[in-house]
Amino acid sequence: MTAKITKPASKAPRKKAAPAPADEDGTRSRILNVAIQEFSRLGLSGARIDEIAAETGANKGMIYYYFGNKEGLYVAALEESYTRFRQIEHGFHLDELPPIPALRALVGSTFDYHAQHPEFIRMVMTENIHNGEYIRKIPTLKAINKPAIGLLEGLCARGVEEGVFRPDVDPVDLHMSISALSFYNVSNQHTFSFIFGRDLKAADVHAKRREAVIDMILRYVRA
Amino acid sequence: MTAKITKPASKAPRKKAAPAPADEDGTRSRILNVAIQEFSRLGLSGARIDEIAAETGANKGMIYYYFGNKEGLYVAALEESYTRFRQIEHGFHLDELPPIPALRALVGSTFDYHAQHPEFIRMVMTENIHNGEYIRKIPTLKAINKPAIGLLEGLCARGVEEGVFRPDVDPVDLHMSISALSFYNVSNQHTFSFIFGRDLKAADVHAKRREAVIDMILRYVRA
Amino acid sequence: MTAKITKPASKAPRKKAAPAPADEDGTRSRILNVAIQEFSRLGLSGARIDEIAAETGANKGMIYYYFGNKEGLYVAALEESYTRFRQIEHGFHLDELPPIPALRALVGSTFDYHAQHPEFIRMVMTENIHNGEYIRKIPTLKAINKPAIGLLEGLCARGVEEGVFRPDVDPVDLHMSISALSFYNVSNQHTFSFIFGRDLKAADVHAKRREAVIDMILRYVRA
Amino acid sequence: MTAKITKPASKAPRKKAAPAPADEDGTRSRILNVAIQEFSRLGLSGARIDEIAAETGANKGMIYYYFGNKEGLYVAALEESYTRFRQIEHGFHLDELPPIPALRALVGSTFDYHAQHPEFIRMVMTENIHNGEYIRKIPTLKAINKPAIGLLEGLCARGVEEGVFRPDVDPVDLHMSISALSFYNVSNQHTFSFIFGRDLKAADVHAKRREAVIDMILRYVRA
DNA sequence: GATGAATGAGCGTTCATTCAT
DNA sequence: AATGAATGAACGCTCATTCAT
Repeated sequence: MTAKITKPASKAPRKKAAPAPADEDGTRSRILNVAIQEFSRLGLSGARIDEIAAETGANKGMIYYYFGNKEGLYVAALEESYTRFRQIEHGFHLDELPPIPALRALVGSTFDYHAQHPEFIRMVMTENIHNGEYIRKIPTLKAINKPAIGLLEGLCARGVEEGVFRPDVDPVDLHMSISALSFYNVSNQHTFSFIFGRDLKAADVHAKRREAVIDMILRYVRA
Repeated sequence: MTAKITKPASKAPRKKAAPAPADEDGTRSRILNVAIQEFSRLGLSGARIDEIAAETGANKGMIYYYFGNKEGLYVAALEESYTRFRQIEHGFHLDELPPIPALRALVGSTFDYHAQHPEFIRMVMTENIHNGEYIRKIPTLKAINKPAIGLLEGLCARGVEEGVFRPDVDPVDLHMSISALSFYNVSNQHTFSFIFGRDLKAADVHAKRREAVIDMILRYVRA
Repeated sequence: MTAKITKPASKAPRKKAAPAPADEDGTRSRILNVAIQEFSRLGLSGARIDEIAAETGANKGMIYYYFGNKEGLYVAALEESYTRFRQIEHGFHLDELPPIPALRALVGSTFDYHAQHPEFIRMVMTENIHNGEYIRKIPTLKAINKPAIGLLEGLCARGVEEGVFRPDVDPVDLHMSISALSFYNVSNQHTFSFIFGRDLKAADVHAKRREAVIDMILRYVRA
Repeated sequence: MTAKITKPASKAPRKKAAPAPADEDGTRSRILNVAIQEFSRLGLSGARIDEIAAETGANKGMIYYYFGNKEGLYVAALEESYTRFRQIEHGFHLDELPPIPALRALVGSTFDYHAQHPEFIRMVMTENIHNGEYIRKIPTLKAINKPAIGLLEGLCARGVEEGVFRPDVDPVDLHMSISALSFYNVSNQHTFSFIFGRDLKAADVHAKRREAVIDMILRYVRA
């Protein structure tokens, strides 16, 4: 995975990640969906090109045709995972709510997305195991994630203005705390559940944890 | 042909799993130390038996002699990582401090251990990628981790008694929050640092984050 | 770690197990022929995948591509050996001869085939060393061998009818005797030749033995 | 197994195969007994030194101490198997019987010994798979087996003299036929039983086959 | 005699990748 | 676009053998 991969060059189509729904059930799309499942399930070195091809119902050659090599496919899967993740924010209309309910909604939604998309969490875990080596190759990634901070900045400013938030809360730091509490619940669920005998997926445990996380964030920012 | 799939069982020495410091530079110990580095660096499927043997300065066969197979070595490395981790608590003397400083110390120490032992964080990440499949094979693990909760329970009770803590904080939930905030800082540092352009390892960033985490936990439990 | 022990299943081509002579010099065919030589020469555990691939002039991976694993290749080689063996009977036209010359011809031909195909004898020896474990996985094998008994049944019936054979000879038992006497001559030639100082491959010894076997069978069935 | 084994030299004890019952439960004896089981069960390349040592309850080193190497142990096991086999003849008192009952007894006993000692048959099969390469290293082997022919020679002579046997039967040839019919029944039982659906170990099948073999030999020699 | 640890060569198998069609 | 066949490097693991004690 390191020295083995001579730059692919990917002489092929790479239609800019072709996000158009037109290709929705095209071979490329199907490969990408299966790849997300497999990479998130087994990691970069654990996933198998053969397996991905087989589950896609396509030939192995197609993967190389569209993505150059295993690394190229992984990078595409990683980018797609982040793209889908950040699209939740498009659904927010925080401006229509007062700061506290708005923050409550944002934390809750973030927590829920994590819970509902373990494959995203696992992609991020895998990428961190690889020291973020591949995410650096995705130039769009920073842009994709920036709005998240913007949203929080606006919200914090409004909260401070209205006197309900502390003035000394760093939005990036706040974002990190929300992420950490939402992420850990999924990322570490297997070890935590086993060690402490508390099934994090159980409905009541999950609901209580969700409230605790929201509560913790709110107590942290409150004036 | 058939006998090949017999469970490893590691008929060899396994001198009580915890090789006393006397054995510190024995072959088994050296293998285990290298294994922790390699598994944490590359994951279960990414690590190479050959590489571990070479770095140990031992013969490949020794790994099988002492640990049965790659999985056996991984499990041993995982167990050892947890054992070392939980030994920090032996250094705590929380009873000698009032609840708030005690909690502050505990959170700070936890945060620091995580920051100073990325190989432990990475072992846990890897294990969660594998759905906690291997941790379940370590019967001692629950016992190793139980004291952490006991400590927090005592502390919470004392804090409530003294009127400085809220009475409705669940110690396991609190433990989880402390862990999450400490863990994420290391586990997700590569993606986070890249995406938000904030180097989590930089001294000032790290110090500020440490304070923020302590602050968040304290605000959460305060009466 | 887990997926490793999935049954081979040989998801590959297996073009009806019996590669038509058209495929005679295809890679699969060449592998199979070399495999018969190697397994018969060295047994299942003694034969080497590397060696078979090298002698085939093919890549080792091709063996796994076509046959799944070493065992799959061995089973295919065993089946092919039996198939070739039983085809000798297609050349018999026993009905055109009176019972005694017909039986004489059949015994002689059987004896000769064994003598001329030591690789078949050795495959069968190897399989018996393995307690017939693999032959049971070849569903066609019984069908392949059944005609041999049919032939003898017909011959015996005719011989009894014509009054030249005893009526109480069991065809399966007779088949077994013919096989035993033909088989042993090849299977045990090395130990027998050494111990009793009689080279079973020497032309005169061989011819005399051939006659003795035919004679013994004829004396056994004669009325 | 071929080039790998540089002449052992076996600087150790090798007390002339130490057949003395005094050593009966000594380490060497136990190793040898286990070796016969393992080599006959799995062949030369299939048997494992580790396994033999483990089942013996001894250390692997002991095998090398007493037998030099794997090949030396195999040769010793082979020799011991033949020695035990030929001792049945010591129990015969054929002179006390008329030729026909005597031959009947001899064939029956031979058939029975084979049936009761499959480990011997399997050792001989294994040795023939190896082209008798190792038996040649046992100088005593010819002497061990010679009496078998002497016995038959005497019996044939007596039978001819008394006018009950044909005069043109070659004793070695006769010995071979008796061996072949007795050997095949055990050596090929797995393939034969499977292919023809007749369990050769079933009591009635076995008894009938025993009679058929005796009958066949008698019809062959009868005047 | 006996043991546990160690070695090195090699074995069966996997897998990312390529290529002719 | 798509396929089946082919390749080569490497990987996890085994095993006969040796050696210090």
